[in-house]
Amino acid sequence: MPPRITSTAEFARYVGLARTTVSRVLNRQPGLKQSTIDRVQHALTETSFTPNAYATLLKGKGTSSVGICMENLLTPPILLKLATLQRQLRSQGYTSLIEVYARGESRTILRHFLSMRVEAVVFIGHFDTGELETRIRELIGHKTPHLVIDHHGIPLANTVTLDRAQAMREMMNHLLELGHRSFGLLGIPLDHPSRFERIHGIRAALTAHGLDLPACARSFDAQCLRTQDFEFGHTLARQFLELKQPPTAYVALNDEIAIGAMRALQEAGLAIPGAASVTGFNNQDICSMMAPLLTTVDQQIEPTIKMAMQVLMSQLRDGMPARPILRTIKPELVIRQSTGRAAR
Amino acid sequence: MPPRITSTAEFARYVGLARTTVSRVLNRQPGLKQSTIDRVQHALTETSFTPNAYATLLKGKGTSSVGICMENLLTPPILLKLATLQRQLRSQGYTSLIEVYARGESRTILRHFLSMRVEAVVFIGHFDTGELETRIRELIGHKTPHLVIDHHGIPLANTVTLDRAQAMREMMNHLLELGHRSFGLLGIPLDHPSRFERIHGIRAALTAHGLDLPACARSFDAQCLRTQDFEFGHTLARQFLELKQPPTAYVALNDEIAIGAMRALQEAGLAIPGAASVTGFNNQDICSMMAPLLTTVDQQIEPTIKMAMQVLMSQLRDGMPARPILRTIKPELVIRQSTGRAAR
DNA sequence: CTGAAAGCGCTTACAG
DNA sequence: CTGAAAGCGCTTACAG
Repeated sequence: MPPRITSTAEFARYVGLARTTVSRVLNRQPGLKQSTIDRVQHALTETSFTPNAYATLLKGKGTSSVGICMENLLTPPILLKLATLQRQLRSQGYTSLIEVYARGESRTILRHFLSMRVEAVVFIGHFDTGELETRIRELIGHKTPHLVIDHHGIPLANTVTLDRAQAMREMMNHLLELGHRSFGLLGIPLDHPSRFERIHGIRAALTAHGLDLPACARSFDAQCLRTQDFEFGHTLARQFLELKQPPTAYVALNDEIAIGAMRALQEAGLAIPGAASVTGFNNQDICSMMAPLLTTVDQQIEPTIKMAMQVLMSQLRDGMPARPILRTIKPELVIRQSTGRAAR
Repeated sequence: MPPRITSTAEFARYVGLARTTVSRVLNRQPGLKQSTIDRVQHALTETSFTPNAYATLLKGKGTSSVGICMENLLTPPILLKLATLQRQLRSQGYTSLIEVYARGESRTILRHFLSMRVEAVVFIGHFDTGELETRIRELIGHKTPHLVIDHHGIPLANTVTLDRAQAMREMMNHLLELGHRSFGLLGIPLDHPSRFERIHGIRAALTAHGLDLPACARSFDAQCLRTQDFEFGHTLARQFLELKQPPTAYVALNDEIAIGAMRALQEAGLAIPGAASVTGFNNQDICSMMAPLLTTVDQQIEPTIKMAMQVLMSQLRDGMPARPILRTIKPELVIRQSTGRAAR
């Protein structure tokens, strides 16, 4: 077993070279004899010595690292974004620091990122708007580039997000064309700021058809606790079924809620889409395993992350933009079997 | 806007105190006037200055950080483990560095962790055994504590893992008691080392009933590519349906594969569990949204992570153990509706 | 409480 | 290629 070496000084002694020389080999500087390089490389694999990153980066110009703050609901699509982004950052020579957000902890997380002197901070998912906005202000004050993926509605934040209003508009148009006029919204409150975009799109479609949102759409969300999405969808749908005239179409915040609702409706003996239509959101793999196959909206994850990388890299290269960057991704409606002609 | 401060020297000048004094406040050392502390705290929030972690940790004794290497298949249970572990580590004052594994990259990842002078390394999930074993050897050589969660079968690795052999034994006993004698294994090859434990448990149950593994269980996995689990389960089940005498019970590697298989069977007009039984693994939320509800095995994530923390903390406190630590978590069979009496 | 000093492990001119 | 030196931003005795 070779000795355990913890500094370039020790390592240089071990190889029998000067500290300076070793450092030059490590940093691939030109003008070195091949034999010297080989000697160092050999000793490197022999001892598996790694230079202390804290010293290197303290001395160096930049840390080549990016902080990524994830929303705490770690769903498959959120994670796909994370994994894709981390891979692409790595390919550009950037390391990523990942932290999972918990309400009220964004300050701690941001301080950690800043103390690690990250060169940019990315937020992926949905957060408390007030908290996030404060963090963004701090980042701007620090002249540290940032990017928000998904969370929408912070004017001063650089944002890449799916056009959820457009998605809802298209979905509603689809349902309206099928003759639906009464809608149950699942997980989409009529007046909560975090769902403003969705409601905006829904309202736009209704208005274009000469319909009024409060008159034909209803939401029960305020009254029950969202812990687990499948269960949540199930509970909400049951509440709708207690109405004298339940809606003919159910529009869910995401696929999980839609699936829970489908189960509740089916348990109540309702055929889908014969007696009721149901729509999801995200186009997760599970959608094509349900009976009936779930109509949903595809999030376009690849284009989203591609755009995110562009926005990040441009900031890393040219510094912070003069005005906030806002990039919108076009959603894609995926019509399957869970939506059909309205029964009445 | 207060100035952007990047070092304690600047900051001390800004507050009008000595660098030493500031450092002492930052490190909560005793014997300081309350008024001094307040002055520093105030300036701290005003400027949102954070000391450079690279300098702090370079000087300090330890980095209080742990490297976590995740398997690349980011499923909900895997992520629940990650989020839980990160939260618990944070509560103990440890920061976590997270990297997502890709085949052949474990060396790069480990070197990154070591250069960051992490105090321990955790692997969560399943990896290439040879690669992982090499990494564990390196860690032992570096006297850096480690822990492997889930991946089983590396004798020298400290491991916390679900007893998958026991889980399969119980599942098979359940099916055998229901009269099943022919089994379709989905995603569990008969001879692949990574599935050794599962097969071991299956064989044990069969042997105890005087049955022979190759005679009554079959697997098609070698012949098709696993890209997406639902689809994979669907494809595998269809292959079984082409047999003259398809099995009466299907045992899947995980819930997704089981769900894909259920769909294929139902599409072929087979009632579950009337005509065929299906079992999953992991007890994900989706299991109780399927029709029929899926019989599966619960992974016991809470106890797993609790045990993992114990093993980690004991190493961090007392140094590396004399011999590898192996802790096994008892699985829990969750019998629902997808398993029933054998048709023939 | 202040100030000057040493040292953590690296990189980078600089003179030999 | 070597060696001595300065400096990155911190902490920590040490003397005032």
